[in-house]
Amino acid sequence: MVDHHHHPVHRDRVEAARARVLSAEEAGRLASLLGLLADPVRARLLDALSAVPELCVGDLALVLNVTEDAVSYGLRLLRLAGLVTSRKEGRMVFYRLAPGFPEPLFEHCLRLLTALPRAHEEDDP
Amino acid sequence: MVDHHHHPVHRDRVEAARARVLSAEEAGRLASLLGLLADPVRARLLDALSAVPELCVGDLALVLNVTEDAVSYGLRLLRLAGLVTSRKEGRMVFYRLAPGFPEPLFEHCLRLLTALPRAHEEDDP
DNA sequence: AATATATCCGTACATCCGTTCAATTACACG
DNA sequence: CGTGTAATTGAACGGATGTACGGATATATT
Repeated sequence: MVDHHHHPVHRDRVEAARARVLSAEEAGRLASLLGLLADPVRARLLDALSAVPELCVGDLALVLNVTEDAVSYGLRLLRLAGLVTSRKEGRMVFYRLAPGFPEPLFEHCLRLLTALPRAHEEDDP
Repeated sequence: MVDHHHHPVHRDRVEAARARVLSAEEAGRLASLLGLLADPVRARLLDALSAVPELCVGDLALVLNVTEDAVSYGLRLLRLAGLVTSRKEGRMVFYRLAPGFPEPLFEHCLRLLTALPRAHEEDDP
C-alpha cells in the first residue's frame, strides 16, 4: 500500500516555491504594469518615444498610423502610470518618456521578445 | 504669421521614430506574449516553476493558494504558448518551464519591476 | 467492480478593455 | 470675436478574458 497522493505531493518543492514566489499583491501590481505594456498601441508609443526627445499627439498618430483618439487614450494610461510626462506648448501637447523610465531594459526586452520562437505547438496532446 | 500647425509638426522626428518603431504586426505578437504574463496567477506560476524542477497542478495550487481550476486554466494558456511543458505520471500532471525559456531575464525583470517606484501621480493637471 | 482522486473541459456569467463617435475645451490666427 | 485646429473626454458598442460550477476522463486503491 502506497500513497493516496493527497497534496502536497512534494512538500519540499512546495515549500521551496512558496518561499520564493511573488505574493498575490506583488503579482497584482506587476500584472497591472505588464498589462499596460501588453497593448500594441502603448508598446509602440513607448518605443517611438524612445527614439526621439519628444513628440506631440498628432505626430505620434502619424508615426503609428492610428487615430489621435487611440493615441490620446494610450498616452493617458501611460501618463497615469507615470511612464510618460506631458508638456503643453500652445495648443499642442508634447509627450516624452518619464525620467527614470528603464529605457535600456525596455528596448532590450522589446527587441528580444519580438525575436523569440513563434511557440505555437502542443507538447502532449 | 506663423504656422497653422498641420501635422507633421516635426517631420524629422516623425521619420526617425517611424524608422525604428515596431510594426503593428510585431507589436501585436509582443502584446500577446506580454498579455500572457500580465496575470497574477500566470506570472506566479512561472515564478514558482523557476524555483523547482517541476510541480503538479495540485501542488501549484497550494503554492499560490488559488483553486486548481485557476491553475489548470493558467497552465493551459502557458502550455499553448509554449512557455511550459507537461509530463503525465500516473493520474497527475507535472509542469516545468519549457526548454529555452528565458528564465534569467524573466526573473530579472520580475524582481526589478516589482521594486519599481509606485508611480501614481499626475504630472500636469 | 466500485470508489475516490487528479486533472481537464465546456458552459455561463460577470468584468474589463480598446475603439469609435460626438461633443467639448483650449488656443492660435486673422 | 469668429473660425478652424489640437487634444481630451464621455457614452456606447463589441470583443476578449478570468472564474466558478458541473460534468467528463483517466487512473489508482480496495
